[in-house]
Amino acid sequence: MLKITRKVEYALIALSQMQLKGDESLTSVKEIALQNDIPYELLAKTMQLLARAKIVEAVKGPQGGYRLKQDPSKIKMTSFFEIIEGPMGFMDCSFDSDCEQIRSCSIRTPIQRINDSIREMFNNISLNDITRAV
Amino acid sequence: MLKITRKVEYALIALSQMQLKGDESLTSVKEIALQNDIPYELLAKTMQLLARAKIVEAVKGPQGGYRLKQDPSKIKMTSFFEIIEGPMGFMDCSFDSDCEQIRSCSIRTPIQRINDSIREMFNNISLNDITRAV
DNA sequence: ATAAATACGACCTATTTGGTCCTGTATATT
DNA sequence: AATATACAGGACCAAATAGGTCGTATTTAT
Repeated sequence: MLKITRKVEYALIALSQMQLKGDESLTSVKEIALQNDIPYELLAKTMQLLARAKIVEAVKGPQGGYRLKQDPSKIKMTSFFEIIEGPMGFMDCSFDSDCEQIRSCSIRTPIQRINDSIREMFNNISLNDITRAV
Repeated sequence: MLKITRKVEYALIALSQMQLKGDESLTSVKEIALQNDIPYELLAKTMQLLARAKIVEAVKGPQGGYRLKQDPSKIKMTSFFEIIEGPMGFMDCSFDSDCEQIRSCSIRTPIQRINDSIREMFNNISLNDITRAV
């Protein structure tokens, strides 16, 4: 529990490298995958998610690659996680319609407290806070 | 990702009910399992973890059960999670000895930042903050 | 034309989580 | 003493999630 997934990890690696290279230059998946010894295909898919979400911009063809499209300091980590992993939430109470009444009553509040805390925290951390160079 | 597990959930349910019943009275696993429609065996194991960690105290035999042994407001959520789930951490960098040098260099810092943030947060939340009645 | 790059769905494998079963031990009650 | 009840805990299975691979299409610089 409370672990980030590989996809998130790989995305953070990619983005921090892209930030180092500057806004205009293009970085290919191959380049990042080789340099960091991470599976090409998986990183490729992850980058595609970021492209769909307009976090990065894709340029096809030889010499192509990705470049940053949004300012990482304006992207909340909650959004970032959700782009990659889908809707997050400590618990799926709301979708869990076969949940017994008595049970939801006694736990929704405590769970919701954890949920709220963690969401609030990641709402206040930007992608740049994580990927910026030290 | 970032979800609490069932075991943690069940433990929170159990503890909040025990808090409601007061410090001296005993609560059996059967009672909690039935009332909340959660699997008896799994809850039983989870309670055993809490008992080993001296969070609760077990009384065997008929009319037996568990009672709180420590003040929930003195138990950090980080400890609580670790009692139930084992050592937590957003990433197992340190154990991952076959990790490539170049890779660990470029990401250890960002990942560590997330790790630190979440740990710090749950260090500042007590079990009681979660399980106390509203 | 060709090669290099992204786009993306289908699919398989490994790991983690959730849950069950069985046996043992302690103890209150009769 | 016998019995029923409750915790203790290992072994094991099932379901869900995460991690990774493959194949094919599309775009575009050279």
